[in-house]
Amino acid sequence: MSVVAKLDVRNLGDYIREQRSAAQISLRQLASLAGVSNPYLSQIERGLRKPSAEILQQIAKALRISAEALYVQAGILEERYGDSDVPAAILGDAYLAERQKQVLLELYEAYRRESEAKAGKTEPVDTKASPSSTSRTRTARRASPRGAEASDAARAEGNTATS
Amino acid sequence: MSVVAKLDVRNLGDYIREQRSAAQISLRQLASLAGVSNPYLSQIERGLRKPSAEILQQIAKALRISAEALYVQAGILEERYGDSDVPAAILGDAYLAERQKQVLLELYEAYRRESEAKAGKTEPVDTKASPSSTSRTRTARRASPRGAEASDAARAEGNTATS
DNA sequence: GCAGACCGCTTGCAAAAGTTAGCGGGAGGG
DNA sequence: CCCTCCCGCTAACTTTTGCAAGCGGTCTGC
Repeated sequence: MSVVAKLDVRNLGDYIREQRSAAQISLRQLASLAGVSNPYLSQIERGLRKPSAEILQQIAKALRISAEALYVQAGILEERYGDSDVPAAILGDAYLAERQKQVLLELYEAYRRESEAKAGKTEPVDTKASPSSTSRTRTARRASPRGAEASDAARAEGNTATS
Repeated sequence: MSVVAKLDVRNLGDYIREQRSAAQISLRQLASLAGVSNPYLSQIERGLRKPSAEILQQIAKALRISAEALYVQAGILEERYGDSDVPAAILGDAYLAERQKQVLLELYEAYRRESEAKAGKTEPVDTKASPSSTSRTRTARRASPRGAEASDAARAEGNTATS
């Protein structure tokens, strides 16, 4: 079992403390804001404790930062690779049922393997690994095709329904 | 206790179990794959335990699904990413042949129509999951310090308006 | 029938997470 | 000076996580 996912508590704590002082609030304030006890937050910041997912979320909320940022700091989530990552897009699609996602993913991976084989490359495609696998050789690691940032406006309708 | 960020353990467990059976592996297999004990995984699936962030991550890896999907299920992360644009991702994938892209796109569209149809009535599929509706507020893609508040600020009202 | 191997689940226990109570210390005000 | 308030931290506790061990049940082969 790859022990890749060790929680990087130190970084996490530093990050939180950094964010907290950037926000100019005291440890106790943040603690009560986040709904945790101040000693505990203190310990988290110093890396003596690994906060649970819930706590992490509450802290993120209190700090007004994305929980994702915290998870990334904690080494729990990988950084977001924005490029056209098909698996990520599929997984992130709110309109697909889980089973459908599974099928699409499998088909996609099968295709990928197929292409790989044709190309004669020996490079193992390691379909299972974290999403990062898809971006290995690719040149453009950029954000997805259409600007991702403006999505605020697009929020409601998102993907058009069908039609 | 502050009833702030209740972990939606039920959903999470169901989701994991769903994914597991979709992957056709036994509880014990997934457990050892994820590096947790089988009893514990069993309890997680039945919603009797709230797995920590680390465990969640390991399970996600073992299931080959994005950790985010799990966090969203757990109610820890908000739905991210408005731009889960599957077609764009497919089209932008350099490793797929045109023919393959067509198949994937068609399948995707078919699924979307299917989901659409079901959306109105009681969903026969187990996917109680997807918060399908709004909430497309994408969170900050990167660890940008502050300025990413919009997404969940709704809940985190209160605090001192320092800024 | 009965080993053996799997399945999922229940039961106690160690080790963490997370809490309340309290310490020493700096700033400000009387 | 002394009193109060807030700061961050330590200490001792309670609660929960997460695990090893063991249970009953099903299926397959002997």
